[in-house]
Formats: sequence, structure tokens, C-alpha cells
Amino acid sequence: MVLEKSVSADGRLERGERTRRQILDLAVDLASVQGLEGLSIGGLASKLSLSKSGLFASFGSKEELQLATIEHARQIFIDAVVRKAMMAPRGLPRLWALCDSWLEYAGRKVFRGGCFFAAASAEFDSHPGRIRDRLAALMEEWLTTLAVAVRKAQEAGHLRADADPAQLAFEIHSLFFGANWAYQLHGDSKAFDRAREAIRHRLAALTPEVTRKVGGRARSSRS
Amino acid sequence: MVLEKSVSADGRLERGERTRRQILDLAVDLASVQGLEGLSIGGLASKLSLSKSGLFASFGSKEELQLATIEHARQIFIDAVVRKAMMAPRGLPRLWALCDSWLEYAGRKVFRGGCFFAAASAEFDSHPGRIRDRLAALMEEWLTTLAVAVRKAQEAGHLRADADPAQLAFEIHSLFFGANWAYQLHGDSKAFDRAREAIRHRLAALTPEVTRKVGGRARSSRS
DNA sequence: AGCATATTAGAACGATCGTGCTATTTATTC
DNA sequence: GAATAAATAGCACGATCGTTCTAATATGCT
Repeated sequence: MVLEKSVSADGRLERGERTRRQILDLAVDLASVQGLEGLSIGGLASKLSLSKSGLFASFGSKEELQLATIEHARQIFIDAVVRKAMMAPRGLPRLWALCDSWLEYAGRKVFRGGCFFAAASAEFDSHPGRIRDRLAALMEEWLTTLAVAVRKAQEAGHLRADADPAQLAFEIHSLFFGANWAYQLHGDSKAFDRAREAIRHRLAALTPEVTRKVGGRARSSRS
Repeated sequence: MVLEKSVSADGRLERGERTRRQILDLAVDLASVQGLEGLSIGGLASKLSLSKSGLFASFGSKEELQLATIEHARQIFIDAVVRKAMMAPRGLPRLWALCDSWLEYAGRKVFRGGCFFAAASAEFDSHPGRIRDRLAALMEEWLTTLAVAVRKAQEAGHLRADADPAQLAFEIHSLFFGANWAYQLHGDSKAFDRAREAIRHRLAALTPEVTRKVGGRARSSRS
């Protein structure tokens, strides 16, 4: 464990870092609803009973605040989705764990406005600059995580090897965002079941013959 | 053809309607990039060499301008996607025509910032009010269009009848938005091929046995 | 304790936002 | 051509935005 300068010897957070965290907790929540550009320094400050200039000084510019908000959201996402799924056994179970935890993350509204990154990437996809670049890098990182999970499932013999992991990652990711979109816009929580069903259908078609004969699908907990 | 009061006897547009159209053309273009909320009365006015108050008076409020922008985008979308696809023979060909024209609509950047409705619905999905309601209704209309196309293909015997049209519409729509998202964020135009491939794969599995024996898939132009 | 540093507050700036009110211009009708 | 209506311009308003500068306060170190 590396000692950061923002953490004192006894492990407590320094004052600045503590307020920074309060700010970012609220910023992430607000940004998922009003967008990253809709974040306002004054709005954040008043909701936290801080001075506008004091909050501003903690980040130096609005862009830095937005970038810090993205990193904070990334940590929350990793804790809520990736870390849990990585505890499942590698191969198809881990791929399914990723899917389940993502859909649960969206349905549980870890962020009030739904998936933070779905909102932010759609908002900034036409705004060149550091924010868009960072978001694009994070989303590619996530798609790679999905693709690697697919490939590992193939290497473990849980999925046929003749499928393109990037293609499957794209399809699964699209269903994720589609479900998040339908839930946010129409309040349709059945969309999560739709996404699960589509993924199940897609993966079942990729299950090797030997496995299909035994169980029909690899996860007995799935109906 | 119904005579509207904004159209004079010789078919030319009245002055007010002409500028309204110029405004909305630009508004739709700008909103697809900066968002519906990012639309500014002053910004639109200066780009069109109009006065801010004059432009404002044409709509009465920003919300009315946004609603008018949505209707204008809807017309453009219908012309670019739906109308063309409806000329294809009903059944599977028409479903495929819808898919092809949607993906081409997104790839051709009919709107500068990609699909107007993907951006707008994501922006307003957490902003209750008339705008969100209208967007939700339009998107449901679109999903219904897709579902009906699926059902017609089933009735024509082009697709097996044991598939849920709403489920298929959800999946296809998710792939549309996923491709649009990847193209906008990563500039990855291969995403359109990915979406097409996924749809092709999904529909092929739903092709009745008799048809599968003949051609493998229904559209010979598809590789 | 007191000094040095980090953190927050206060006030003000120029800019831009949506909106309302009043004039001025343009088109239509008699 | 004069009268009427429709469309546009000009100007000002309060509010809010990001940002800067300076003063006050709280913390950490010796």
C-alpha cells in the first residue's frame, strides 16, 4: 500500500481531501442527472454549504472538476461492477457475472441518473477535448474488459472459438446501454430482462456441442 | 393535400414560416451537437443574423423552441429513414430496409452530432416535463414501428412466429444506438457493420426451416 | 506556544442566459 | 395609397455562469 500525501500517518484523510470527496460524491450524483456540463460550481457549493470560490479553488477550473468527477465515477463503477465480477471463476461464469453486475448496477441506480458513463459519453461525444478523450479511453477500457472475458471463456472451452470477442463485446455493451436507456426514459425495468435474455440467447448459440448436450446452457441458475 | 394557413395560395411559404424553418434547420443541427438544453436563443440568432428578441418571439419560450426542434427532427428522421424503408416489400425485406436505412442515417450524419434522438433522449431522460414526455412518446413510436415490422415478417412467414416482436425490436434498437454511440465517441465506423452482423445473425436464427434450406437467409444481397 | 502552510470565505468582474416591453419595419387588405 | 396586421429589431432586466483576487481561518510542524 502506497502512502499518499493526502493521507496522514494514522490513515485519516486530510481536510482538503475530505471535502474533495464530499464534493465529488455530490458531483457524480448530479452529473448523472444534469450532465457533466450542467454541473455548476455555485450549485455544488450551495448544496454543500461551501463558498463558490473555495470549491473552485479545490480544482482550479471547471474542466478539472469534471475530470475529477469522471475519475470518481470510475472508482465507484469499478467497485460496483468489475471488482465483484472478478471474484467469479474465470471463463463463462465471470462473463455472466460481469453482465449480471452491470445490469444490477444500472437497475439499482448506483448513480441517480442511471449509468454515469452512458450519459457522459453521449453528452461529450461531439465535444473534442480532454473530457471526451478521457471518456473514450475509459469506455474502450471497459469494452476491452468485456472482450477479454469473452476470450477467456473461449480459452476455457466454455464458448466456441470461432466468435470474435470484440464483436460480442460490442453486442453485449449495446444491450447494456439499451437497457439503461429504456429504463431511464420509459421506466421500463423489464428492459433488463430483455437484455439478459438477448445475451443468454446469443451465448447459448456459442456454447460448444459437448456442453450443450449436457445442460443446454452453462449456468444452471439461469432459466 | 390540406392547405395550411402558413402556405399562401401559390404554394410559397409565408415570411414567418420561412424563417421558422431556417431557425429549426439550424436548431436541429446545433442540438444534435450541443444538446437541446445547450441551444441558446442568442446563439441561434447571431448565426442567422436575426435579433434575439425576434427569434424568441417566433416561439414564445425556449421550451417551445425545443419542442418545435424535436418535431422538425422527427420530420427529417421520417424522411430519411422510415419513408424510404416503407417502399420495400412488406415482411423481412422491409425490416431489413429499416435497419439499413437507420444505420445509413447514422453513418451519413444526417444530423451533425449523430442520431438526434439518441442524444436528446439521453439528455432528457432524467428531466421530467413536456420535452421528456414528447421524446419518450417518439421513441416508443419508433420501437413500435420496429416491432410491427417484425410481426409483419412473421405473418408473411419470413420469420418464425415464436419470437417476441417487442424483444426483437429492443435488441435491434439497442444495436442501432450502440453503433451510433461507438461511431460518435470513437469514430469507429466498423460499428455499423458490427450492428448489421449482429442483426443478421439474430434474424438468421429465426428464419423458418423451409427458407433456410433454400438460401440460408432471405436477402441474397447480404453476404 | 508560535510559525508556516493549506484551506475556505467574500466580493467583484465580464459574459451569457431567458425573457419582457416598446418601437420599427414589412406584408396584406381595403 | 392608407389602414391594419404580422414579423422583426432594440434595449434593458435580473439571474447565473466561470473565474480572479484578497482576506480570513483552520491545520500541521517544530
